[in-house]
Amino acid sequence: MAFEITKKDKSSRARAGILHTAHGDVMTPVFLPVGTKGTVKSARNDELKNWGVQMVLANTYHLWLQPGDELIKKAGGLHRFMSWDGPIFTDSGGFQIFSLSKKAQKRADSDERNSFNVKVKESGVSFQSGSSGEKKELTPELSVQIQSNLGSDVVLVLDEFPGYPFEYEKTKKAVERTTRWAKRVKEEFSRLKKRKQINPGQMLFGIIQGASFPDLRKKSAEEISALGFDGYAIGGVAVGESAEEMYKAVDTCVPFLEENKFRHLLGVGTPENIVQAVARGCDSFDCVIPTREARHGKVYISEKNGYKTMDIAKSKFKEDLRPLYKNCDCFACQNHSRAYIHHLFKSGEILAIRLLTEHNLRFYLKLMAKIREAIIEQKFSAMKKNFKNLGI
RNA sequence: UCCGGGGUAGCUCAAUGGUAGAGCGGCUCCCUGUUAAGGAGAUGGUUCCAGGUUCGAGUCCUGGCCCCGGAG
Repeated sequence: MAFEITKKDKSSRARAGILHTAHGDVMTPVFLPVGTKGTVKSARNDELKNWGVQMVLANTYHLWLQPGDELIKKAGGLHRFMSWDGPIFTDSGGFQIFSLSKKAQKRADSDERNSFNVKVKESGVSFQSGSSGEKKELTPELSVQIQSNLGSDVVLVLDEFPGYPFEYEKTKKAVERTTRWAKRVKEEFSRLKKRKQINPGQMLFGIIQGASFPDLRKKSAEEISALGFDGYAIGGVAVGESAEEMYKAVDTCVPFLEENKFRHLLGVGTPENIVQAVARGCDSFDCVIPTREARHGKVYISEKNGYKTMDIAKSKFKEDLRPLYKNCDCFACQNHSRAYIHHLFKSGEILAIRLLTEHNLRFYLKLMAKIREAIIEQKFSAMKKNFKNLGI
């Protein structure tokens, strides 16, 4: 069995487990740093390993366009290409096309060029590549083929995310299409399994859509789980809706997924989002927050009963010779002062980004370890109740 | 002393005689399946001083006061 649950929390749906992949075991709940283009920005793979990263997320869409999945296949797969021998989770690319088109749309107001011209059809998603202007279509089958070439350990089906604000009819159609696509993906995946593969141990995860509509979440969860996947990902969350709405979306689909299957919550989230989603039965998470915000100077600090953040760019840190956080084991906290990191950040020095990326990832990884430990020791209930964002 | 150049936002500088702006800094905020070492907003002025010309002066004129460069 690919996923093994080792301990269940008595007061919630939280569980601790182990995901067995072709590139090693992953202890859950787990956080996956986002390495869209085959790199967790600014971090080296040996560093990621040392910090305790178990699995990374890469993106089908980006790697398909550049440098191309054929090249990566030639290199022996993504693990070899990027020299990461741990598990890799690949997103299917559907969400990117949506989110890029949305950004392009925003930009189009002031600049007519750069429109992605995205069209979602039954066959797949067609769009114009931003830089080259070349017309492309990503189909459910192609997305799996690309992921097969990448050789990731977890393959995600191509789904349709209908956008925010949520509209019922639009969401319903997207849910239905996501199911139809999921069927096609399953067939293609089985077909590819019969061939020689970069990674014969690949697992395939279905995606649940349905926005904040309980009946659509239920429908999506039932339809997707009926198809039978190795695990499930919940998508279409944390896209603008309130946290409560997101928790409700998770609550309304998790009961319809098989209890013993792995559940990933796509794109989430803040530390408290993660604690709450674990309580609702999610096993893994991926989010750009710790890495992106590190590059923007936001530092996560662990506190009793939660956490707080600080903006290292603020001038109040100019002469602050204390470490970012005295109880942190990251390199920056062990070796440098806030004043020094503030100086590096304000000077535009690359090292600031590297240091803060490590710091924030250590914060997230330690949080996950704490969650797992709390579940195993049956102390998660208290953690879940008290954990909050204590501000700046 | 003389000859040039110059004094405008915290800093560096813009602004045909017609509503004084920008970049940076400072301040506040944002970032959730990364087009992001990114983005938004607010604040910030006795335009060196005193006169004058003009409907109107940062801008033109006169006189000061400072700064920079060159010459002696």
